Amino acid sequence: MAKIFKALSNENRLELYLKIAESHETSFEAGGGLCVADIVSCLNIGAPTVSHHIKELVNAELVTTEKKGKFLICSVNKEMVAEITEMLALR
Amino acid sequence: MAKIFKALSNENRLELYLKIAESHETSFEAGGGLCVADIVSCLNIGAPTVSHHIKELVNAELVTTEKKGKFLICSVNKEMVAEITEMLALR
DNA sequence: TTCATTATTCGATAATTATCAAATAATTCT
DNA sequence: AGAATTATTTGATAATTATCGAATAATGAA
Repeated sequence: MAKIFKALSNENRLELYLKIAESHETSFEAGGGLCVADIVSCLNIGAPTVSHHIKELVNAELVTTEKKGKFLICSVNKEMVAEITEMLALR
Repeated sequence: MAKIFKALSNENRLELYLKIAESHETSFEAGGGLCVADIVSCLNIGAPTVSHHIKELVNAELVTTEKKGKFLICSVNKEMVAEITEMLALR
């Protein structure tokens, strides 16, 4: 369980998560989700690092990915978010 | 904001937080809250480390402390928990 | 097949941090 | 005041990890 918080404990990774979550809200008609290059261009870190961070978010089951041609599309796993909020409040 | 998740990203520190939260539920008549020695005795780490972890939780504003004689009483900051769940869900 | 684009793996490094043992501080009890 | 209990500070170490550049892989386009 701590793994999930660890995934959000790095500033860049948290921002990365929020970008993905945000893209879900806005571009819903497009299926939602961002590709790696989109994230690289709006954060201040290189592609290898972004790739690594995405893997951590996926490993924590906070994010799911899907390969669409050349692109890797990232989306949030809403069920996991629900679980976190429940455990935090000890419900 | 990442600081808060970082505070919960360590297994022992998360367990520590949960113990404190739990004590709020159970021993409410006693004012709720645990002292350092209580935590030391139920986790597998030494007092200096517990002391350090508590400071991190306080620094993240997840926990508040109050000196009662020799004892330091720890309690959860429920407002902060509410904030976290809101931001996670992007509300 | 060759080129261009997108993403990942690898190896290395600097920074962070979890933890401990020993020493110190703060408080209460006798 | 002196002993006992509770907690914190300090200094050190081992482990983790965020990040980068270079190389590699995978895919689509020409």
